[in-house]
Amino acid sequence: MSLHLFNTLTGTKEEFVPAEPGFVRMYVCGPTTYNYIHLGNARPLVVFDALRRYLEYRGYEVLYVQNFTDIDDKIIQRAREEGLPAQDVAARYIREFFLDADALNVRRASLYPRVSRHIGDIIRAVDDLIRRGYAYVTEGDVYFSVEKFPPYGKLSRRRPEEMMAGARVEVGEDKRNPLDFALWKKARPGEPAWDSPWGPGRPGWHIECSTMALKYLGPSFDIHGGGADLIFPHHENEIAQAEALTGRPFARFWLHNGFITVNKEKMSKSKDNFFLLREVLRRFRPQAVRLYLLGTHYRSPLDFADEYLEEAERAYERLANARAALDEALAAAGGREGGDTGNPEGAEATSAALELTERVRSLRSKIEGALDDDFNTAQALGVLYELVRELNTFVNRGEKGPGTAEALAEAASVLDELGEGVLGLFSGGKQEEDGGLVAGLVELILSLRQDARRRKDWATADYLRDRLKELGIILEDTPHGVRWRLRRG
RNA sequence: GGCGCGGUGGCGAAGGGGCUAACGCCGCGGUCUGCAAAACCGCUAUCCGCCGGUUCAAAUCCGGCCCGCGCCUCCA
Repeated sequence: MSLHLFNTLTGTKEEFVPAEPGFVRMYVCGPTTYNYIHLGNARPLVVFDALRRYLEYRGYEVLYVQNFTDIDDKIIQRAREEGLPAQDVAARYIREFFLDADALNVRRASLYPRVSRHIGDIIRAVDDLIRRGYAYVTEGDVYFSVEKFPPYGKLSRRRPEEMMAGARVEVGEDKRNPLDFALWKKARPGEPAWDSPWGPGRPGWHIECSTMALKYLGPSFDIHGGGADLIFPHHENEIAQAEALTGRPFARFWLHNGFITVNKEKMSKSKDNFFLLREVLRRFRPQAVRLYLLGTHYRSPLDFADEYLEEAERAYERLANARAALDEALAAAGGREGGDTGNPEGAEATSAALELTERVRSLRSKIEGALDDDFNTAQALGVLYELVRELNTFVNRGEKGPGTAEALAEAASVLDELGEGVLGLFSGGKQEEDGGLVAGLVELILSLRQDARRRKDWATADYLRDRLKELGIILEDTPHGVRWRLRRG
């Protein structure tokens, strides 16, 4: 099966084939940088990061562009409150954005264009739209004229007449039509402004994405993503602007993620129900947060509650335990290359080893099948757990015969390439900041405990284990020695 | 009002005309272990919001109803 994705534009799952063979161009709307990002902002971040990773796994080269809206009414307001220049506020939250994204193991996009650095491009685009008759100037403002673009509404499936009948659209004093939207906003006193043919002002919200996407990805590119709340008006407007400019279809696939909800209600900044990502990351491991975000299909709503993250923590431990056991078994079997310890030249692999290898291969293709079906990460995770179960069974039996290392390596490659490479579940998070002091001390205590155990001094051994547990250090005695880990990141 | 999405075990969540209704968490019983933990095995929905219909066959398709949510205004 080949990759199929649900395209909001057509309302169906379609086979995904990039316009240029082997090369995918994708654009995802980034944050307006006036605050730390919240969990709702983190969903598209992780979902599209994982999709990008999967495209690369499938052998595509991906040009991934994510913008920063660093000029905006809210930034200006925030700057006023703090008595700082708007650009300083925006720059600060861009830095903070990267701290959050890195902590979540989100890979960097190829490019992060900022509105403030594309004012010239935007002015040219606006000017072009006016020349082509799609936009008009009022006193210092420029508006896009929706009625000049007949396909308007094709993405959100609504007809302009009906929207106007809704009548709740505010009629700006100088808009000709309530649905028209600003391409250029005249500056009021004290606001940051750039010179333009229409006087000092700043770009409207929607034009930046059209302009920057066209600039870096060309007139027609493969994937445009974002939250479902951007379908209207933001993405609808992007299409109108871009297609009015180029006369060519803008993005071919429109992908939209569902919302994070709290008690089933949308998490948003206007309601008081949002949780900052960094607050969540203070309490839960980044791997657990990713597991939580990818455990539900990306188009479905996803409810937030502590207990769901706690559940993800435990599920993550299952994966991490399997990964650790696998590494130990692999080391014991002579390493990934097959080693020369347990696998003499020409020896027939044991049937258990052959069976595991075969199962792992089959499960890998099941995972690929799930991801190929509209990027169903929830289903893919289900298969990953099946793989973990079979792997644990094999490792528990302490298999040692010929072919064991190869079989284990096969499993490791799936965990590496899909679990970590695509879903990003195993690495990431804060680095040890103590220079290995904790690890050193734990190892020291463990060696004392091992001495006690050799003497069958169970009281001392158990005492050490209990005290370490109180400190959040979990011990497990395994056939290969003691394994320890920290509870929670 | 217009447009749209969803209701699956104690919880989360896949599936979406015919296979035992995945998987995770929790709970219970067992195996292993010095003990513990981890892991593994077993049990936990005769049933998929309700009522009709189509069909040899429906949780999956169609209609109606009930409930929850979203977009239509800044929002990922």
